[in-house]
Amino acid sequence: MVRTPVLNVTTIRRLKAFPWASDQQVERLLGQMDLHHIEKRTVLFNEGVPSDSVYFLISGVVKLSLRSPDEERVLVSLISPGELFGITSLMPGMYRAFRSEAFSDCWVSSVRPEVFVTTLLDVPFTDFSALMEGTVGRWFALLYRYTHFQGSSLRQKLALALLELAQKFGIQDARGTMLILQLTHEDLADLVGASRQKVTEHMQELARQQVLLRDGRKLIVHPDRLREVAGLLLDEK
Amino acid sequence: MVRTPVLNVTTIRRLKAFPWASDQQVERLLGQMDLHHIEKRTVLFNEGVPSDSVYFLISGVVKLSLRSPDEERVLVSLISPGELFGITSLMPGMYRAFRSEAFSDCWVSSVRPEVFVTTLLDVPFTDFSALMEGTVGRWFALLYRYTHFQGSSLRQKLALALLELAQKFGIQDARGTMLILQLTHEDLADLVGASRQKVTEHMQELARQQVLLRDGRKLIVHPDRLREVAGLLLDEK
DNA sequence: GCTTTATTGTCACTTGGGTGACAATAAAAG
DNA sequence: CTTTTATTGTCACCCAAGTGACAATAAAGC
Repeated sequence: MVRTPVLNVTTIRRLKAFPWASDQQVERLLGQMDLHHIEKRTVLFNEGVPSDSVYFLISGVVKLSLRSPDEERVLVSLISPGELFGITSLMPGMYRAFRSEAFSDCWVSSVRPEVFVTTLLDVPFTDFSALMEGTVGRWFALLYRYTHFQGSSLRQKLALALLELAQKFGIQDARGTMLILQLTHEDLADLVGASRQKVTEHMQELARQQVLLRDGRKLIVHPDRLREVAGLLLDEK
Repeated sequence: MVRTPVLNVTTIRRLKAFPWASDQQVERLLGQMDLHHIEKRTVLFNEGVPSDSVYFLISGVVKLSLRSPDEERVLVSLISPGELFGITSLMPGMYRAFRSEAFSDCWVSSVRPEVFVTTLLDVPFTDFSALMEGTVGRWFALLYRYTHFQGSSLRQKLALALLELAQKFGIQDARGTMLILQLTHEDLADLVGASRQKVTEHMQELARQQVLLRDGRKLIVHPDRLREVAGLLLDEK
């Protein structure tokens, strides 16, 4: 039999969670949080689903993972008791980037992000959320790229990196998306962590396959085809 | 000769920055922001220095980078006009994780993080800052690990991953830091993106070199030696 | 225009790490 | 105390990518 843990201010303090919050704030937050027991291997949420709750781990270990292009699982992180997770829900309109599942039997609590923010910060959720997107949203995009680099070939890493560049520096062109940037193969190599020579080889291969083309020193890419090369599903990103 | 750009609400709107903020807020923020012209290759800040300003890129391209264990430079990201960067300053007591330098000639503006937050959100900076640390701080730690994976050998990646685990799941033990976690070599392999077999080989090597030892199925690690193996300077993290 | 310097292209050679296969242990389950 | 199943250890072989070396172009300076 499993004993339900007590979720009170003392528990929160012992877990060293929200050290900055006052007892009253924690008390109010707890009143709005629910409590679930989840057994080892149970999936809490999957990547791709709308992000609508913040989770708090009380005991056990939660695993965040991702599936790589070749259907392998990338273990992104292990969450320890006292940690918040599922915080993409703090940004507007986000989807889960990782799958979360119980790595051991866990006690988990969840809250709606609006409740979480307004209780702890006394600011409208939409304002907070917009600011988060404008600031740490970039970190998240970076984390997305780096986690997807795991288990990818150089070809796929290049495609992922070029996709990110196209989003940031791309302007529409009759022939595709032109990057308004003077990038050398060496820059690209530093970006994907490869040697300059191999980048040259792969870029040529990609050009031959019409995924991209060069106009002087400017690149014109085809995002749809890049996404295909990167091994992303069409609904991602 | 360089013409100084006009920094007004119209400019901000054209750059699609802070779309959620009101004209008055943007106006107030602009009153507190300064403006610098920086020439290509100039370093704005280096990794390791205290993080005390938020930067806003008006024109040009800024490069964020990192030095890998073998003295190579990892290109982490290229910043486009309209983006904020240097946002570790939004969390308390942080140091710069990346070096930022002008990839082309740039116009950059900077603000103190307190001014930035209180102008746009009307909340005490310390509260906001603490909440950021408690939520997205984890993302940042992940990004730190993944960017440092670039250009590292499997051995170094393992050391980095074990260091992170020791911080989260470690308890002090007479023989070192014990991880209160049942991790198989396969889990570690998924975490660092390697094969199970090679992880076994490297773990044995690390054990032989007294960097870690096994007590049944629990690991006891030596953080200082791990840091050495990972190729981190002693002052980092 | 010419000269210098940066970038790209190509290739032979080496290497770290992936893969498959299987033995040796150690935990769990009965 | 067995049997079953999970985990660890070891090896031979293969391949993608790193490395060094140099030629072919293309930009940038003058």
